Amino acid sequence: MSETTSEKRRQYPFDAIEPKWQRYWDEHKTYRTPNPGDEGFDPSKPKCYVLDMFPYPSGDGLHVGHPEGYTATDIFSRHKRKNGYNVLHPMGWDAFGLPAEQYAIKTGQHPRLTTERNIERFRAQLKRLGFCYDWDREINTTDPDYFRWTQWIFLQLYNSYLDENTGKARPVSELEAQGLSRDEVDARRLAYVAEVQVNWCPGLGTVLANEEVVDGKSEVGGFPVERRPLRQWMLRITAYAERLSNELEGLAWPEGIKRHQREWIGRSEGAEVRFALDGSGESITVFTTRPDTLFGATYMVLAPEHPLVDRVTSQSRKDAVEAYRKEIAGKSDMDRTALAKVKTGVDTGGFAVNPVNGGKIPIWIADYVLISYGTGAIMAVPAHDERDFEFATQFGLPIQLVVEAPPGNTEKCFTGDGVSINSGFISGLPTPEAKRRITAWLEERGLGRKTVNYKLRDWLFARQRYWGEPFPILWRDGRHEAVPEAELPVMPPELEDYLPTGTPEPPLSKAREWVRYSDNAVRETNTMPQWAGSCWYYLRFIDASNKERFVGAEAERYWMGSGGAPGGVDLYVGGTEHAVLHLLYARFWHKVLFDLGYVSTPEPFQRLVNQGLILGEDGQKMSKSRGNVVNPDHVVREYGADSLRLFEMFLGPLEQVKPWSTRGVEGVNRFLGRVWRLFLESSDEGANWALSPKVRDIAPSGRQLKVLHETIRKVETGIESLSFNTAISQMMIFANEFTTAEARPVSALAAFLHLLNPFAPHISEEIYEALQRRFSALPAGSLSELPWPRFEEQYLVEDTVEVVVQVNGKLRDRVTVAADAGDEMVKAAALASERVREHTAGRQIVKVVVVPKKLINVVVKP
RNA sequence: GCCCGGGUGGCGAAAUCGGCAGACGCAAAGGACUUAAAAUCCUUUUUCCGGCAACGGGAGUGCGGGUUCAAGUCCCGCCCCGGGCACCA
Repeated sequence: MSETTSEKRRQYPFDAIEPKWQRYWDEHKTYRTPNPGDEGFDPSKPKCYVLDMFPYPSGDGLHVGHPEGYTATDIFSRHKRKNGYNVLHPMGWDAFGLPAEQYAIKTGQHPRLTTERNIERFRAQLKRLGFCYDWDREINTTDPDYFRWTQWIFLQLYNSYLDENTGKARPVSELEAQGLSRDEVDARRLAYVAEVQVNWCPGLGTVLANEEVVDGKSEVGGFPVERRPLRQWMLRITAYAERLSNELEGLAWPEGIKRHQREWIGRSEGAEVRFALDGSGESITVFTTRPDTLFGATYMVLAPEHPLVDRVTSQSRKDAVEAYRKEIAGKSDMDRTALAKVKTGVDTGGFAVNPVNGGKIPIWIADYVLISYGTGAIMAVPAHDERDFEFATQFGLPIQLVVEAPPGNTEKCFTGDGVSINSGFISGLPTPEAKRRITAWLEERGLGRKTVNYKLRDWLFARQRYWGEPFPILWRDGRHEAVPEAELPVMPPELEDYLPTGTPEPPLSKAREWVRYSDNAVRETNTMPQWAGSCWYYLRFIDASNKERFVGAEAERYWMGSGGAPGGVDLYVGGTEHAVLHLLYARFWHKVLFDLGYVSTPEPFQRLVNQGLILGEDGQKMSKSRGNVVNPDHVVREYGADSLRLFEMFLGPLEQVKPWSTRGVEGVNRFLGRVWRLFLESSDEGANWALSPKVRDIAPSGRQLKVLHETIRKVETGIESLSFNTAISQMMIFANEFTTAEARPVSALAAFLHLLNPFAPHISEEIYEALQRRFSALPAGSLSELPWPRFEEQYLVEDTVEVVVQVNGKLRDRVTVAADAGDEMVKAAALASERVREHTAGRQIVKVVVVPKKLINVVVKP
């Protein structure tokens, strides 16, 4: 009979001890974290807030990628807790979203049911991995007690505007007090309604994101997609562009992520320049980052949607312009910006006047100019802009050189900094100076001004979905207003079917009774996007069951307290896929709440770490279709949760991409077996275990103390820097060292269990319990709650050191010298070495480099 | 095209500040225990040359240069792999 792995003898009885300790922790609420003012709260301890990106509880259950980051934060949290911190380490569910809704459409089952079922499964799986979450703080974004506050925060945005003078959000009531009209106030709210172009897919009955549209058709199903204007809720994130960009500065985030966010926000400095329309009093304003090239503007381009297109188009060009605009209207942004595309556009027949030299230049429309950026119009300088160059070449438009490139430049179209030429009063000036000079010139004459533009767009916040937060908004006489706070949460209606309506009307509109709020008011029927719930969940964890407020003020101050740093959460771990959107949106909401005085720090997350992807055993991305998905449940069943945790950390650096290896799991499982047998023995093939007589109450040797303290140090620094793989290596060295010892000093072994505990909490608790029964001098209680051993430098100090001796950089010998020996003595010892003399014989010694306690390099003439 | 991340044994990797390259683990080979196997324990394992051997010598961190007494680590120029972005004036 062939043998399967599950029949193999277990290294140690993890299948018995893991459930035992999980039950113990649950029953004793070992990881319950009291808030200030709660019973058991110790205000003398410093705080540490350790956060995971909470998961979407999908129907597939946990993936081995989830436990990677979760184990890292778990180890970090346990270490902090053992070192005298109050640690906040919570978990919850980001549970609104499309999969549950689509399942509902197919089966008629309410999304709440599938969501609950999936959460049950996820929670059970996470508990089986022994994480030290305070489950009393569990939250769920679809819980009315949660989303009432998501809706409440939305109302704060709705009721606020950005005060230009202070750059901070203020209540719109201040504007009303200043006597601004209703329209003026509405135009300044941070949450506002606008008509925007969306991708509407009649076939699917929904609006699609740009990424979901390919070649003008829906990615799913291949139905045609139209661009159409739709009334949408928007959030004015652009008002915060400057702060979102600048305030990244003080955060301990990976540089790559910061750069990515800055690029996404895309701040660019330049000038707006007004071009008069030939033969009319009107003008077109363009944005340019290169006002110094104004003399080289040989034509102008408007976005096809630009409102002035009709005014500039000449009679003879009307048909061509109309045809082009129609063609463009049907295309998605994706198609319009498709790569390596040939540029398109048409001449409007109109002309503009270049303000610096009075030259008449033709006005074209082309889709390479976007209506949503800058002013939707550009001055084209084909000599110094690649896009303009390409367009001009294609349509035979003139190219006028106005910047001289530095010598040696061979580019056909030079876009860098140089010296202005053929440019009147700025000729001869280097680019930066030319920019300043011409901008000042334009400003003096009222023809332009210095401006800053951002790539960042306002956030389209409405979705035509069922399974999302309803807006706390009413419509009365064509005007929106807030649902009274006392009526929150606004619950979604019960529906018979969740099918799209076939029109841009959201599914909520089918609930007639629900929509009708009163005789003259109806409810908003859009719902919020999935991002909404995750924008503030880290705040709710602080005070998850507060009925009065989204988070209690005192608890918020304590857990988000940062000792002067901008961010409150001490460690935030998650995947790079959220590098931009989630982190940007959360920062935006946080800043608004900060401005309004609801939170105490300007930034949410101080230290951010991205865990790397775990690939399949074949080095490919894990996917069902490749059949290389590793199920964590199987690993736990075969090797235990401690082995899974330890292996995921031993695999390699947390932030690196790395492949799974089943053999590797066996390796760490064997290590845990070795640790087990360091303490326990079995006379009956592992059916029963008893503490080994080799474990004794004796003093450790100097060598053992050295290994122990080396291990304490490496594990400590490894945890702080999240280099768990090297910490584990060092623990393996410890185990190897003590396995060979006939008598094993209990003090050193007990200290080791403390070090292992954050990594492998179950086995370490179990062994410690057995140890404590025999050696009653050891403190009683759960290892998780006992203090971390103290590292003592003195045990690492040795009387003698081995010094490497090189001749011309090549290793030739080693000499052992007293640790406090002077350079001259060490040098003498090295030169006295026979092996060294063989290599220096008959050659002149040029110099001798001495690196104290490490190395000597004897340099000789060849 | 642009921007990140990465290239070190058969494999995953390690190497504070430039100072013994390959710790630790996997795999492989040999041995002990066993009737046998599994499990466990011990030994070897970058590569080439010489030697029965202990050992000795040379090369070696993607490639080519450079700085330095000394380079995986710093500088310049390339190559390859993985990920992301998409005409933002």
